[in-house]
Amino acid sequence: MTDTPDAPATPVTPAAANFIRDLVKSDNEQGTFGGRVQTRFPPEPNGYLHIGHAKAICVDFGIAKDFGGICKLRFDDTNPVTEDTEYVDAIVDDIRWLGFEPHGEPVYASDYFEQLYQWAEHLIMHGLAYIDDQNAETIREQRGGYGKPGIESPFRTRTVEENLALFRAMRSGGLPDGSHVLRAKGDMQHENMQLRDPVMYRIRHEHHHRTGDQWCIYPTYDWAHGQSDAIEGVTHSLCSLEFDSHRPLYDWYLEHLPLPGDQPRQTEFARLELTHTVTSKRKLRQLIEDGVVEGWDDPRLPTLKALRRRGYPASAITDFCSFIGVAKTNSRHAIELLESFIRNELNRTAQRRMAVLRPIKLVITNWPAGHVEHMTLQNNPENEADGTRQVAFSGELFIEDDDFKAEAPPKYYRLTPGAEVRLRGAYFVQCTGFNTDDAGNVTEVLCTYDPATTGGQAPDGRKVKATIHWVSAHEAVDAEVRLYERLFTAEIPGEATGEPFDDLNRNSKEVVAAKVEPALAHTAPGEVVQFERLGYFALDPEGGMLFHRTVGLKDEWANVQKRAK
RNA sequence: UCCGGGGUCGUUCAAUGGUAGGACAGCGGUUUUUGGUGCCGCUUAUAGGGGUUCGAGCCCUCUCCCCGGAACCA
Repeated sequence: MTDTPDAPATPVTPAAANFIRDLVKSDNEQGTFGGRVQTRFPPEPNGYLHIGHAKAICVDFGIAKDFGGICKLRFDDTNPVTEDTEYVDAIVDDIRWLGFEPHGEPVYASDYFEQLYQWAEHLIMHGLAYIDDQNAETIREQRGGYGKPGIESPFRTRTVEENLALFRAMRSGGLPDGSHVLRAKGDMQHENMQLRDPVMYRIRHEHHHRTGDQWCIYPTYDWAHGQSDAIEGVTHSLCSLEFDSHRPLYDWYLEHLPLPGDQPRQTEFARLELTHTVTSKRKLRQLIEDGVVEGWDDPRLPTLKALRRRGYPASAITDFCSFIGVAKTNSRHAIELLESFIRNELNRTAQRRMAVLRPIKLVITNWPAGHVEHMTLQNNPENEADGTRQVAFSGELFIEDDDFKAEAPPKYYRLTPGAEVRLRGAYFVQCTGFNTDDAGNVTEVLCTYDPATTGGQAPDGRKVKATIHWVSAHEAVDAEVRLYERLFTAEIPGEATGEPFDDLNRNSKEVVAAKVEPALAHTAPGEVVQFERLGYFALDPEGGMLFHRTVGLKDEWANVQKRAK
């Protein structure tokens, strides 16, 4: 084998070592779970998934896959007031889009409400849980604080019989919201606040999106999570760092229950955060409610729906996630790094097209009147197999407003009176002048073309410093193009004032009426193409000649201008 | 204040007692019918002190700094 033109452009990188993989590996070597690996992805169905979830998904599904295990999708639906089936469907859809297939049907914490209830009675009967009649405020005050002792509830010493009767009364519905809770009997002096008699059940006369009105008591996260893991046979329960102080409680519950199998173990890792954006559900919702963005799929948002609409390839997102790895250090990755993965993927795959975003007329004065030629352009120089296409060319074109200057700044390579440039794939043209309106704005750029340079090649070997894109005025198609900038100007929104919205970029979206080459009318909904010299653009899933800028190309000219200042 | 988790180039991830390396960003060059892509090169880091060791980013110890934790949220 000498030449390998078909070698994969992205080498298959072996799964990077990380502390979780090491842990699972050592568990397997020691036979901890009999060599079994089972994880789960446990979102609460109360909002849409975002880029942060993408990392969790890659970790949860990825670890299972790497070790030949399974990963289920489990909805953590223990709080009926915030949850809705609308989100369930959206979450399933987003996970599939990312390229992961949950093992079996999705499962729900609410599937286990009965078992959870029985286990709660088990704890009560072993004197490990009690009903507290105090209100939330009193319980909070009695919990104490960091370095401050807690106070035991006066109801802590109730008899098993009394607790059981009360708990059953809670379930049967006769007691009002907030009147009683079931608490685990922990240690009110524990230095870890989670162990100071945590609440297991609260009364909520609310309709649940799956169990309806069957229940009026609902388990808390801590009481539901580890138990759900155990019921499903999860071995490695991976979650984010903020739950590390819950781990002793996770273990405590499990140790005091007659589990059907091995006791699962929780391991925490750092969640993904990105610069120039926010991921908190509250903030995202506020952006929508305040009308800053137009919905959960507004391409400026970090939700998976938005990223998809914007044209981010799922594979680029998962590549990014596996590249950044898994660690316990809190960190915030530069959005530029994600964008480099997007560009890298799209550079290989996106078809090249010509589109003029801010059109200005270019007239070729020596072009035969009415003559139209069809030039052959390459669809993707990175991939010969993508072939070529024909693009109509004539004496009246649109070029980018930016590509002409009546007076050229230093290092400006494009059109300016006297200068010669190449029209991509067509001819060399030389600027002979321009027309203006009464206000002095340039209305038309005038050029002559060199008939010998057909296809953009000069037989005499002369060079031009620039090649610019164009569309033929008569054949051009109209399109709406939406250009996006960062939603927040600051790397860490709110770092200066504590309020992220103080750093909002009010000009994060610009809508432009573009002239594009006819081939673009055949773009598939959702397809991403490269507008040559401009960037990558995704046709809206609804079609309609609406393009979203996925990400721009690197722009050395912009850097030159920036440095000149 | 108490408990827990962290601290490696500007950013981020790696180095698992043995040459501190990659990516992004930046800078310079080169190729180019995209000021894109590719290629070559450059700059820059183990928070601080003490200790163990032939040898420490890694182990011990003290100090400093950052993050998380006191919902009937998850």
